[in-house]
Amino acid sequence: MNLKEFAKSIGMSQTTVSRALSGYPEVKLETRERILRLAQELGYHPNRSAAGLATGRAGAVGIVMREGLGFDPNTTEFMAGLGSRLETRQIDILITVVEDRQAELAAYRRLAASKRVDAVILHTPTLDDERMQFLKELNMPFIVHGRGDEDGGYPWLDIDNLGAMYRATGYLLDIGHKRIGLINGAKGDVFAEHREQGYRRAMKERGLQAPDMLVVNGLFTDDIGYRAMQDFLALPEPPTAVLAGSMMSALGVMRAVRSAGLQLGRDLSLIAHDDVFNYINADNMVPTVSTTRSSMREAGVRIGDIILQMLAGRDVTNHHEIWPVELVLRESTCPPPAA
Amino acid sequence: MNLKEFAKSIGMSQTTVSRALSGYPEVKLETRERILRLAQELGYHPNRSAAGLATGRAGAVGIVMREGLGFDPNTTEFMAGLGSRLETRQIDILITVVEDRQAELAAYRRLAASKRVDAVILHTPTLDDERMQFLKELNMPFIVHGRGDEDGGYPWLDIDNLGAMYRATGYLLDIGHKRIGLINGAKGDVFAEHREQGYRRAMKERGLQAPDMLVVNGLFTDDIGYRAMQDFLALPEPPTAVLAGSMMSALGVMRAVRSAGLQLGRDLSLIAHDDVFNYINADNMVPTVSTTRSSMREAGVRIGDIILQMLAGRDVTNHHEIWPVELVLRESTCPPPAA
DNA sequence: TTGAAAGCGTTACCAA
DNA sequence: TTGGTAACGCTTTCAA
Repeated sequence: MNLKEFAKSIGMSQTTVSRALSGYPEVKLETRERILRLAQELGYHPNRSAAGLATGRAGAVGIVMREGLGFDPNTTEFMAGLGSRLETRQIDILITVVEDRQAELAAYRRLAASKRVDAVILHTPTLDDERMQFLKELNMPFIVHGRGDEDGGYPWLDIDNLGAMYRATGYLLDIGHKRIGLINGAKGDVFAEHREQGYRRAMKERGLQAPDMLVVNGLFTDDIGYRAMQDFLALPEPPTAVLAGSMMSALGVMRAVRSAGLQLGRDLSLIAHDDVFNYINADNMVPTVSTTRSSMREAGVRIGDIILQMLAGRDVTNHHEIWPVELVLRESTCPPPAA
Repeated sequence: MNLKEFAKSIGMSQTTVSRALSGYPEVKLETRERILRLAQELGYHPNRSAAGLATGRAGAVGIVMREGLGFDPNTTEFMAGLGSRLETRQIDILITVVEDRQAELAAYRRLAASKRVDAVILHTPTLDDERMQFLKELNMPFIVHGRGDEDGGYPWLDIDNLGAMYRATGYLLDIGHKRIGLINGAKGDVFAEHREQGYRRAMKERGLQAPDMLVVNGLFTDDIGYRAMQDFLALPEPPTAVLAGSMMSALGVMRAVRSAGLQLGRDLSLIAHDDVFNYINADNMVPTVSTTRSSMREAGVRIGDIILQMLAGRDVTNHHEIWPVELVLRESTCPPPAA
């Protein structure tokens, strides 16, 4: 059933029906309600391609994912939040999977030229990230999940990674630690750089060294967490506390600590970053794990909000949001054992 | 730039350009190559809404996710596989997030009526799942990831859950276990029912009981794995071996075992189902964990294949595929301790 | 092998 | 407040 048929069957003009369904104000309330009800009953939904062609809008936002990296459980959580918000306006999420960074740019070009999405969401910006400039040249509206430039002329939302690590590190220093290991994200990812800065700043303020061997960069996997911790423990002077970038890394750390016959929260301290999932929970570990915590899902919801504003024509180019990160202390942190 | 402008700028008719870009055979090879090259150079991509309107095809496949449940890390892995396959034909994945089962059906209705996607993928079918019938009535092509009816008149792809649990249970029985716990998915999910059947069949064939208290249903979270295992250990006659439905549940199990001062692979055996992620690895646990293994990502790739065939007009209504599941023995399994 | 032109189903402008 | 109708940009039929 198309608009013509539907309009005819209820004895209205196409114009009025279209306006009523799109919520235009000039339709009499009574008329609108009647049309809405009948559309519901008869199951009429406008053809999205036709609407897209007429309006130039696609009714979808795009996310381009690279196959290997960047396609982790966080993504799912983020999308759950984002989607739940966008669903209220029947905006869908369009996922394109690509192999590498170059294919990612090609995908943006296709999405833009074919008018397949109204905006895209960028994840995990890197130092000298070329994507923002690229999207600007394409005239494709976008928002960055992660830190963007202050004067970049595009919106972004990030958590306070620097502050989080600064506080976590500061706390560990306050209770007496001097050698603190950092298991961080990939070198060049802005969030990881910020975390390292927060860590180094706190160390520096106490006049302490942060030797490079105490900083590890890599994926947030159990495996890498394990190996990093093993390497730490093999040092002549191992760290007495460790900051892990995710709950997955933390699992590896805990395993290495156990294998070494040590006990977390007694021989060694751990603070992990927690993106909040239902399937793994810092409160359920033994010992319970102190965390810097920020919900990925909530970030998705909020970015959905901002996108809806963008699509409504509101100027959000200078909308920057930095979310504070909670420091939740649990059993995995304690003063360093007496030397 | 639209087709008209592009065609004009290279001195061709719209018709020929359109045909060349869509790969129609009647265009002279030389002409096609020239057009393809120029489109690339000038960055021309057909407007997807216009193409959709003209052809009736959307160039996307839909996945509807319910917010809470069913939006787990597996989804990401599956989508990575699916998307990498669909990308070769520039088919995108359209995600719609809904609150509950009723909203899910409404979403299918909208997607169908608005011709927003060419097919949808159904996940985690349940007993008496109403969605297949619903989609048939909507005339929406679909494929089920999970077990469907043999004579349902729609394609599906599943792993051999029954066989996997039958073999895993059989192996444990072979090495002397008699009481085996099962930490399974939600009651009513077909995959979980199949796993329970495989488990019960193996038990029954040896004339053994599988008391209800040894079977737990729930989400695949660390938390539930932990609690289930604790409950098992509190029984007058605890199981000597446990089957966990996912690596997440397995983490909880391992934690409970450690808390009880027991050792896996000595006092107790564990086999977990592994969907294969890069961030958590059965080979890296202590002890290494025996698994029934099947890659979620590969399933995504294969479903992408089948969908491309569907979209190409091939009749796949009776295409059913059941993948064998590997049983990988590692250190977490051993004969039961002498009583 | 190429081209002209008729749809595809909306939206939005203009008129009433 | 409602209605007629010209785009929107592509695909595909028919003709050459």
